[in-house]
Amino acid sequence: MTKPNPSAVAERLHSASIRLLRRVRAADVESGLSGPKLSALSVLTFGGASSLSVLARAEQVRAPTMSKLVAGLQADGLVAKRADRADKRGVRIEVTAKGRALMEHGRKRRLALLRKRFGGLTRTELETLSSAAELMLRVASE
Amino acid sequence: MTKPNPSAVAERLHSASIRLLRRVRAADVESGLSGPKLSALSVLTFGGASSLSVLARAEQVRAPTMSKLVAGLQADGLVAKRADRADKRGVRIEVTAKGRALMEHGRKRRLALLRKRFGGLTRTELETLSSAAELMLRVASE
DNA sequence: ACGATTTAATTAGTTTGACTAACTAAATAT
DNA sequence: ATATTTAGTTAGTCAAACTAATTAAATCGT
Repeated sequence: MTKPNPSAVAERLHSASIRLLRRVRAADVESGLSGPKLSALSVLTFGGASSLSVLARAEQVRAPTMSKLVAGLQADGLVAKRADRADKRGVRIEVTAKGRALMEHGRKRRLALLRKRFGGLTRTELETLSSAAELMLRVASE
Repeated sequence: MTKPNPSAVAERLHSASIRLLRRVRAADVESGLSGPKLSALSVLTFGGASSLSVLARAEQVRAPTMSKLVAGLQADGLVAKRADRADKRGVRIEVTAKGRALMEHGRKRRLALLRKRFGGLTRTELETLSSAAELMLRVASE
């Protein structure tokens, strides 16, 4: 194998990431939720209850944007807002049982789809992808 | 290394892809173009002139969406539309010199940023990422 | 050869999600 | 006590996605 050029690898990986995500997105469409809403719900489900501002930061959007997203999720009965007892300005956003059920159901659907796409890979290939994922996370978080 | 679970790898890679793309997106903001416009311009620059419908399909959006994006690019003088001589319904969308210059300039900027992020990786790590990119493209295109 | 269907692109109108600016209310700092 | 900062919402704008409908040209089937 010739010595890889960092820029070339980066560009190729960039392109590959875009295409892979596009594919997987199709599975999430069935949930009936948009990407941003699903992502916020996911953070709340797996990261636990949170204030609006913390959630906005986690999702890299501004507070008003998250406020609207949460309002939509609340209207669907997927999250609930409670007053923060310690800070009366704050709200505590938590996933409802319905929201949790939707996430779990969606996760199963997505996994089934991913298993189909990734299931045909060899053990070595999976190991390569696994290592790559860790590297990507490291590079992205620097 | 333990035998990787396809679903777990897929999920991890999914998450890593999202974060990596988020990082890189920052570099493109400087171009003054939005993601979708930049992406369309990129396809035209590197893939050559194209009809609107082909371009729409390549970018996985509907024709009206692409029509608007191209109109925006045209207003900025980055692409030009010519009549298709063979099919009078069709248009041929091609990049202008100005569009090409913008892409080249943007590419240099992005590469400089990516070099900083990927430059610190070892040869082995780069090879892992390179192989992963190919696998991801294969999985995504199935 | 002609009417019907399909295809290419645009226009109109809606929805969603992003933003900033401006506001209220509460907490904190001077 | 007043000023400033922080948390969240509301109002208003914008870009980008969609569907439905329109126009024009190409192609298909009698």
